Amino acid sequence: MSKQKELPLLGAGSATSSSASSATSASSCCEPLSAQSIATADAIALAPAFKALGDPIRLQLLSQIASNPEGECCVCDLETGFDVSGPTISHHLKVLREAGLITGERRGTWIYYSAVRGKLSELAGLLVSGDSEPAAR
Amino acid sequence: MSKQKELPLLGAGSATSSSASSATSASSCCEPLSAQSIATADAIALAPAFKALGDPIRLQLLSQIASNPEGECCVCDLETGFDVSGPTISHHLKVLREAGLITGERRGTWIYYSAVRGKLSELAGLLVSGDSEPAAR
DNA sequence: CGCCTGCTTTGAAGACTGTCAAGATAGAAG
DNA sequence: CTTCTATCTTGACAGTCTTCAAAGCAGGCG
Repeated sequence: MSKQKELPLLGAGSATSSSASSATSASSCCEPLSAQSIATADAIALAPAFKALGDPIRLQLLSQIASNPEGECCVCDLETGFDVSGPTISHHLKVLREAGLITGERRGTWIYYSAVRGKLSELAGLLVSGDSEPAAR
Repeated sequence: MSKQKELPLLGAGSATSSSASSATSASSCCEPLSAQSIATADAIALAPAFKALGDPIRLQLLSQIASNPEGECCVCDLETGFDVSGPTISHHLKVLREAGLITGERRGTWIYYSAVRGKLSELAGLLVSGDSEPAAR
């Protein structure tokens, strides 16, 4: 699953060096980009992970799971400290799970969740991959 | 605006050392967390930025803006290459702008957008701040 | 076996988001 | 001043998301 593929998406000008400009009869304004720096398929694949992070409750859930010194946390502990009901927490955990950000493991009565560090690193790398060019005025 | 505040949110166990556990009469399962590792207010403040990234079109827009060697890009160039109409692009740019991820500057007829690297770095740092503990099995 | 606790699934109501058509605004050109 | 291009705003509709109540499944305990 964890493909660990390198994503030269946001920043590094790894312009795919296609036949530049070609038939762009546009008058002017700025240089026509050689191509989209991030493929549509990649964007569709990555957006759900960011969307999963786009909810305050999920952000806190993930934070709480990832910051647990034991590296994992059971649901009964997560439910305390939020103003929403149990099923809502369960729903948010499911969203995080389907986004590949956490994994759950049943151990007896309780289910323990742990963060997928690789996925988080992948997303983080996507955001700063373009930071290697501080010349941005 | 770029507050550049340090966010010990996801990983480092900078538990706010509140009066631990106190009245948690819970039987057991896992250690009661000392406190939420990320404050509710911070989660509410940061979630919109991630939510803004949670759309494939916005992800591509930001990618295209950030990967432009000139560091900026005008709208007329962004509209080519997407299957949505002009107003929709404008709407997504507005969302990115209100999330603090890009800034727009009018220069004559055209408006040039550029990415806010500091904001992207802040979000990225939030995701990997807990990675400093590779002991996660 | 029967009961109890922990967690998830289902179903429904309300709020929010993405999209486009139509109209409006800002600046340049003649 | 008039006109044209480039971009944004408004209004409306369809689809999705968040949330909770109620019911269901899984595993431990007496």
